[in-house]
Amino acid sequence: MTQTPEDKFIETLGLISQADGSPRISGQITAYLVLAGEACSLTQIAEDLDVSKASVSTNVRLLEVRGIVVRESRKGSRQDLWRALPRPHQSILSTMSERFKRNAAQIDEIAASFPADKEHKREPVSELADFYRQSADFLKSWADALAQNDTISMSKDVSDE
Amino acid sequence: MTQTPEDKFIETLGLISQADGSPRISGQITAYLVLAGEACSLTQIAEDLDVSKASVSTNVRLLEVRGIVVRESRKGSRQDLWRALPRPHQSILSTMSERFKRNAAQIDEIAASFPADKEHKREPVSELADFYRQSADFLKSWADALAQNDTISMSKDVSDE
DNA sequence: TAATACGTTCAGTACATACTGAACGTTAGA
DNA sequence: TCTAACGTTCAGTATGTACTGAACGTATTA
Repeated sequence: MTQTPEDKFIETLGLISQADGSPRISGQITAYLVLAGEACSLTQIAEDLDVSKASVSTNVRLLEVRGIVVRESRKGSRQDLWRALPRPHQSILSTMSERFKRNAAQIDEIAASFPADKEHKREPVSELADFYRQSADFLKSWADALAQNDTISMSKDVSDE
Repeated sequence: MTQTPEDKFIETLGLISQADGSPRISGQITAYLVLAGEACSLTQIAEDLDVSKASVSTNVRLLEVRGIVVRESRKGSRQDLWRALPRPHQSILSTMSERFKRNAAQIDEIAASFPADKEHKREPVSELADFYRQSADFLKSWADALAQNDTISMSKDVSDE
């Protein structure tokens, strides 16, 4: 057998992650945990993905900061267990939104530093800042809308049990 | 003098571009042309930014593909002139949207390849594809909304003349 | 107190790619 | 035809960083 759908999924998310400017392994870990559907140990992840524990350690904490995975501890075990959050990819949007917000703030500061006699140069700079700020808000609202859907579907799931 | 507001703007857009995973120079060129407010030659850009003509050539064509700048030719001159489009940064959104769409298509294909007895693994994969597709549409609609604003303000500008 | 299992840290490498300099093809003018 | 100015291409480099392996600290068992 050449490659299972699972392998393909892991590989693809790795490449997407790389294209986004994040480490390839972080995408692979996300895919792995999404498929696992349960919390996995660092050692297990490292072995199955065939990468070093050091990389998994670094990247799994990166994913934690980004709100894509959570660390769990199980009673009686000293191991850290890692679980993918229900819809891990909303954080992509939040991350983008925050980056846009930072861009807006930076560019605003620059716009403000233009002397009064260079209004025609300041204006396009301010416009760019506005673009980033508005787009950041827009992304945020979309991320929130998705989070809302999660809450609904999750509470539905609970009531189904 | 240490650094003019113009320099700072160019430098900052370079760093933002780099953080987005694009060449730093492409951001610098964008900033330069936005500030210039008119079409500039490749040689002029290279000299002012103090980078090689080779880099400018490569990156300015990249920006052209992305819809951030346009090439102009002036009668009687063999030079290519380059001009920043009115609101060059909508293309950021379109680019993102297209990337998301590609991601969705790829992941859908993988989801379809899961055998019937692994429905529980296929589902989160499909969900991710849906996320990318919906977000792509969302970004597209926002980009279009901005383009709409441009058309309005541009026609207003025209009527003001 | 050893010995083992765990996660983290850190120095070193391996690799991808942005950027340069030089050579090239093309066009316009002398 | 020669020369000069332009943009592009391409091989080589320089640089940033993802990833590894080994050493470390800590906590649990014996």
